[in-house]
Amino acid sequence: MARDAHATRQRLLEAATAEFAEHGIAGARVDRVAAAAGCNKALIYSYFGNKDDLFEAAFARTIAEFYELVPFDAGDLPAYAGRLFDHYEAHPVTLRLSTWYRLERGNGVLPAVSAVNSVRLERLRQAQVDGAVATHFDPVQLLVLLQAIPAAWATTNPELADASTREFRRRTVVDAVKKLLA
Amino acid sequence: MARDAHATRQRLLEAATAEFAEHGIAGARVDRVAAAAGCNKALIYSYFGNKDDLFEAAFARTIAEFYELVPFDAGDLPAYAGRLFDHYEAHPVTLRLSTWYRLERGNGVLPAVSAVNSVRLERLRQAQVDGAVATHFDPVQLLVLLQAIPAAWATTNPELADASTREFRRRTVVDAVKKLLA
DNA sequence: ACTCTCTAACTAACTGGATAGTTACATAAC
DNA sequence: GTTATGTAACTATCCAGTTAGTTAGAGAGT
Repeated sequence: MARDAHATRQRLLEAATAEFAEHGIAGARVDRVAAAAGCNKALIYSYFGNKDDLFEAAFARTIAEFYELVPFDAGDLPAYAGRLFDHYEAHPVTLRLSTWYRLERGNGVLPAVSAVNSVRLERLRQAQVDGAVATHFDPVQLLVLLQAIPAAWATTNPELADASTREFRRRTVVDAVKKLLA
Repeated sequence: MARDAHATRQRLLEAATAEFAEHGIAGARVDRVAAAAGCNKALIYSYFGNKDDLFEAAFARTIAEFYELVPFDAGDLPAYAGRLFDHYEAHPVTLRLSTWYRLERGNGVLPAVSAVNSVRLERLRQAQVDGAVATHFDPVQLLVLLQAIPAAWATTNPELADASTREFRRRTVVDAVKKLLA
């Protein structure tokens, strides 16, 4: 078989992302990760160090990708919420991984996330100063609600989501954010 | 030592609730549950069958308690949301256990939760018919949002919650629901 | 009140399998 | 020929679950 360390590492990272998203850290199996990547598990230890660091790498990559795919827009928060919803429906791995992280890693502050939050808070503040965003809610309040509302359907008992169309679910999110800003 | 099967079972259930809330199913250790309950782990298998059924029992008890402590009120949804928020802050175990459940048990529908949701949806429908609740949002949409918003602070990056007062966080939840119903 | 029997309640030690991580080697490719 | 890349087999430990007991205590009999 052709040898390509970089390609192998990518396949391992992708397999790990799926495995951790599905099973969490404690429930994931490094043998399964290696099997899904089509290589030996000794490579996991060679490239990543240990299971924990493999998880960190998978998580960091998912978060980085997420921020890239769903850029914030303080100028149109309902549209941003809609895109966030779209991303969560298309990529359940993102929300699942961050949920596992919060449960298994404890409530430690994530530097990468904090940095992004700081920037967003400043943008929201500026948008309110510019009159582009209603000032009923503080920027912190808005940011917290903007994160929770697009994830609402993914965190409810499934029969509520299953009984509705994608468009209905999306409209719920977008309209809720519009209402908050009315 | 005095022997009391019922008391032992309760202590095991309480210890299990804490252990599963903290570590989830895969990460929990039956040895730790027994140690916390002050008895031998063979009793776990005697009373509950296996680790999975122990989790089910701990979860069912937490959910039943939760519904009892935070009754739904279609007549005053902002107040209900505030109480839900209060419960989540006072009892992190509730949200943590249900989050572990959703991640580790997959998106199976929970009969106990579905039953409660059905009743609540009917109450919301009736409240809208009576004109007591605004009809901008469908009952399903309202229920989903009413579940997500009170949990918003518990699911965000911690520095946002840590930098705010409890009253500020509570007001965010109550005001957000008021806004949705405006 | 005491003794004895029986059993529900409980325990210490064990088992078999699973698992993260390692090692000693093989081999592709430069 | 050398080395980066990769593997099969191994190891030590962990863990859910079980087993073969022990014992607390209830109840009957005296």
